[in-house]
Amino acid sequence: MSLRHALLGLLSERPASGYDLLKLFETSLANVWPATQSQIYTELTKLAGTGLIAVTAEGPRGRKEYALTDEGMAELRHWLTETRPQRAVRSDMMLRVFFLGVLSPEQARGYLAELVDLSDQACEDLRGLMDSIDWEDGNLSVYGRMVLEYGLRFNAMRREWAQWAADLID
Amino acid sequence: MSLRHALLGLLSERPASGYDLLKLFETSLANVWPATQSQIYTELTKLAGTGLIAVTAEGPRGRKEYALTDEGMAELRHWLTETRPQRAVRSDMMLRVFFLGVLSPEQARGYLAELVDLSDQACEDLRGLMDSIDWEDGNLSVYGRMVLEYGLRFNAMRREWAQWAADLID
DNA sequence: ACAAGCATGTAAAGAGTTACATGATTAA
DNA sequence: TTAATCATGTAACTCTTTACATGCTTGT
Repeated sequence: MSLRHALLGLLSERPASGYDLLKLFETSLANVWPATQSQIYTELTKLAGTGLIAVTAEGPRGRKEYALTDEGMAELRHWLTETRPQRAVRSDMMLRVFFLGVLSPEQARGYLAELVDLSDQACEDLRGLMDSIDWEDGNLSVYGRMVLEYGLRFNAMRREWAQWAADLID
Repeated sequence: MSLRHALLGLLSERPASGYDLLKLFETSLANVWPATQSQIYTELTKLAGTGLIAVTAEGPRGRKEYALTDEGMAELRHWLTETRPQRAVRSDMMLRVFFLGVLSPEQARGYLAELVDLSDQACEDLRGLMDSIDWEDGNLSVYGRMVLEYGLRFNAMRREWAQWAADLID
């Protein structure tokens, strides 16, 4: 259950409201663990119910600011150190490649060319993100940059692969 | 809904039973779109209900062999050509990197070192898979190889990245 | 005779998506 | 005043996981 831990992780940096967290998911976490508004608010309520986070302030428009509790921090550390990461990754994009044989070679090449463009676009978006973020703070700054670098390398790799694969069809 | 299309895709190669498809998911598709036994049997029943596949033979032990219908093939082609692939990918592994700041530098380095090993292991597994598969047939042979090559490149990339990131902590 | 593997199915719970629903505050 | 943004919550549905449940066939 990674969403729970993503929220705990973000709150380990600083207290935040559901809305703040939603914005963080839309930017930094979107490429790693997307979540919807509905999901975030529901999970925050559960998390507060089990005492892993707590409401520390209320603002205008019913804004509720949550902060990590000691139990929440313990759970975050437990997740990071005592549980193995899931290796399973689903990729709709790659699943499609498996079945390109039902299309004409031209169509298959077209799909792979699309993946080249898509990867270029993703790289560009990540570079834009890199410039737009203010990297003032400590932890998320260092490790957030690492994840961004991963995204760039990943997309570069996929681009090269898709190019290679498209050329292979000829 | 990619599971549906993964099943249609596999059946486009040749007729198969739920059990056959389960084995295919455990090997070739495991790294791209994992699915459980329960999910596969349930989806096959639904797919047969809507006429995208049909039972073409029955064997011992209640074995039911399914084959793609014309409507099924049309749906598969429609999915491949008329719908955009989902760019969203969830990675528990990378999510954790975001929050390594709550651990000590030694622990963080340890996690990244683990990712190096994990990527090496995955590469080795893929190479084993490559050797174990009999690449006799047409479509899945060509495109299956492509996906395998992607897996190798992906793990090599991740290995290099994790090594770089671990070194960065010092 | 027995184990391994073949073969299917369902129930319950958890996770994720889409849509609906509401209302306050701020800046132009 | 009005549009944009801030802000939260719930309902319904779909997808995924885990567990339960059953029984046949083949090879040793």
